[in-house]
Amino acid sequence: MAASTLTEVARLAGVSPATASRVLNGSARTPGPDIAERVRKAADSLGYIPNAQAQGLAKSSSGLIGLIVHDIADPYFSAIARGVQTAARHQNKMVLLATTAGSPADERAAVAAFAARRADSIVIAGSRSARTADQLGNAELAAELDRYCRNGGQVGVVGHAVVGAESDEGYHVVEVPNEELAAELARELAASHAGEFVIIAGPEGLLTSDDRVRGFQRGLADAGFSPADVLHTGFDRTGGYEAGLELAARIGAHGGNGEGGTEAAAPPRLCIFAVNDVMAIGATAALRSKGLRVPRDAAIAGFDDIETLRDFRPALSTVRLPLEEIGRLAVPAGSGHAAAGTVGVKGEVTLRRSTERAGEPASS
Amino acid sequence: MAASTLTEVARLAGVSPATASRVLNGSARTPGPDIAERVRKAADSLGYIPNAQAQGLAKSSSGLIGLIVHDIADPYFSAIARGVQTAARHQNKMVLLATTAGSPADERAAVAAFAARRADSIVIAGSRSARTADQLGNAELAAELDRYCRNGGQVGVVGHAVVGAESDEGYHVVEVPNEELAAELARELAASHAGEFVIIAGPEGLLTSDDRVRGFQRGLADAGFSPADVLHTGFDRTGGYEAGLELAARIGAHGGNGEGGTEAAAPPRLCIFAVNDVMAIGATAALRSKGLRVPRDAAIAGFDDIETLRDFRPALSTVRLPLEEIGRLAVPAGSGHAAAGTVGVKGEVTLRRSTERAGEPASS
DNA sequence: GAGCAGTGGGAATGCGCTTTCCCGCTTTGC
DNA sequence: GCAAAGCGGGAAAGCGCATTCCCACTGCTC
Repeated sequence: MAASTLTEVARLAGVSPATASRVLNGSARTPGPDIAERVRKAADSLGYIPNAQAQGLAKSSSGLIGLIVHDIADPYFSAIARGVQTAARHQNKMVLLATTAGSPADERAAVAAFAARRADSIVIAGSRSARTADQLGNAELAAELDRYCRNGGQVGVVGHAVVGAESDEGYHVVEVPNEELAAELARELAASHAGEFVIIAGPEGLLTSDDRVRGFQRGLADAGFSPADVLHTGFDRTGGYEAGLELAARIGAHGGNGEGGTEAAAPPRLCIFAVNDVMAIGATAALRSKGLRVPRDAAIAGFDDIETLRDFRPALSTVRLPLEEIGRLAVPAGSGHAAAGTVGVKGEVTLRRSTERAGEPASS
Repeated sequence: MAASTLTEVARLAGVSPATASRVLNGSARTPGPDIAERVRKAADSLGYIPNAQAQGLAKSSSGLIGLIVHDIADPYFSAIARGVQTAARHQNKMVLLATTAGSPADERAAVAAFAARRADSIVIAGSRSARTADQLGNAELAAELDRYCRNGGQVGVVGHAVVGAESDEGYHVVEVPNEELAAELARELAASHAGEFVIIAGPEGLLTSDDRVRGFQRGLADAGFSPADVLHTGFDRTGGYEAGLELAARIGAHGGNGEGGTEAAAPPRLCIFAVNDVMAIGATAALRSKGLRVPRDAAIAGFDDIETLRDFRPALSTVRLPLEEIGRLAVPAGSGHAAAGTVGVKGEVTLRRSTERAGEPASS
């Protein structure tokens, strides 16, 4: 009843387990063709499936790649996950998933669990947090990761290096030029907007959010604008929605056009930068719920260029990030050299309808 | 350097490995408190992490749940994955991910890989296919699953029972009333639409798609309509887009309103049912690219109620499926009784702007 | 005070596989 | 023709842990 073992196969084939093992997986030594044939036949007559746990134990490596995300249902993460999955398949490994909602404590636990399973490498996709409340958690996470690396594990990080990692040994980071891209976005927007800018950011301390905010402000400064107001809120759709509600009130207060208004847009139109697309969509929904229109009453831009959101109307201006590629790059190279190092990816500012000048006709 | 072992901990604590094992995980026998304390202290002074592979080998169970999806980046699957992940966490297990693009051969391979890792249970989320081209693959998949079950594995399936499974032993299916819901959707739409109906379906043979098509046709019949045309295309956004293009041509041919037209909508407006939301979005984009407007020139409805798409405008009429719950329910109950059986979930027809009567004002 | 169950701990076995080591054989080199 | 090298195969030793079995010892009962 229980799955058949190598030993059974060997017995059936009339050879030793050692030989059977040698034929059933690429060993350095290849038994004679006749024997190999016999073993192979025995194996599939028995429906033999090697026990990966035992193999792992013996070889001390598991063919597993651990992936840590905040939330697998978030399109940002699921796009990255797809890339990781692709890379894993190329290394013929499987991916182990852990979701942590960004809590360092959970992430530490996930790393420990991956270590326990002897995962060959770990990919951490979620943004790190620098909040003081998370400081202890971050330190513990870093310690856990360091230990994992010292034991020969490889870790891939997307975004920034892990806060507080001791050595570079075994770390592999995919750098996302969040700050530069946000700056570029700001400059491009500044070129055609005279009005006020405002930023909808994630919680203070979330590195990805902070970087994007900083970059955007810098870009604004480059273009001769004064710093934008920053609204800190949740890093998700709900956060965007709430911030959007607040902004709607503001707009309404000094000069939004009412529902039916057909007059030309008031010149000092607000330009909103939400630090990610999902938040931008939330904000847009909030504005709409208050009768405001994008881009007529406010321009809005996001970040990430989430695929599922590309058909959204008005088409969202954003920064395209090669999410899937990021995922692919984040998984450390298979067995070879400890590919510690940093690889960068390129993004691209993508202006679309949501930030067009108010008067222009819809192009599509 | 290599991670420390139970034996080392035991030696440091001055006890036998057996004792150390007993204290470091809930065994039936609990050593004395003083000894336990000593062991525990030794364990974390060494940073001991149990080797899950070895534990698994010894106990022959792994704490792993295998999840098979077509594509983790598809919001339908990532929502389900979130549910699975939640359930896994409650059983404190980890989830192993496999993506197969719906190919039965890949799915068979994934099942084998899960079996090799001695996954405690396997969840298959992707729709099964009944295409004749897949017949052989399906049979092999079924055989692999049966073998897995016979060896004590539990499998959870969302949608329909696996095609060709021999026994019910170990199977656990979450039934999604695709057909009924599609019928209900059709009836509700029929109540307010006089025009022609057309269905954008997935590839012929894809069970989920077929069910929804069948249901929709039945609903139409119930309402006294003749069967709708069915366009078979890809089950994804691109498929929807292509079908949309074709429909745009059709509409243009007999009476769509041009871009600038302000005349009241022609009464025999087309009503499109796309078998999932992502396709519906694709189709909408295609119509739009041809200057057609929804719901003015065509009504359109989807299926699934994907969360990320809820802010889409015009708000998409669809059938809400509790995706995350489906994921949660699909994972077989932990250790207990072989919970073979079927559990159903409820969906809800959700009519929104995209199928409103053409003349009505936008409500939001 | 002898026999008993009960208790807390250790020795040893095995989970299924890989891999080193060894052994007998054939092939090569001089 | 003989030693040395090469090769194909098997025996056996782990990999790190759980667990069964066993043993020494305590605390009882009669």
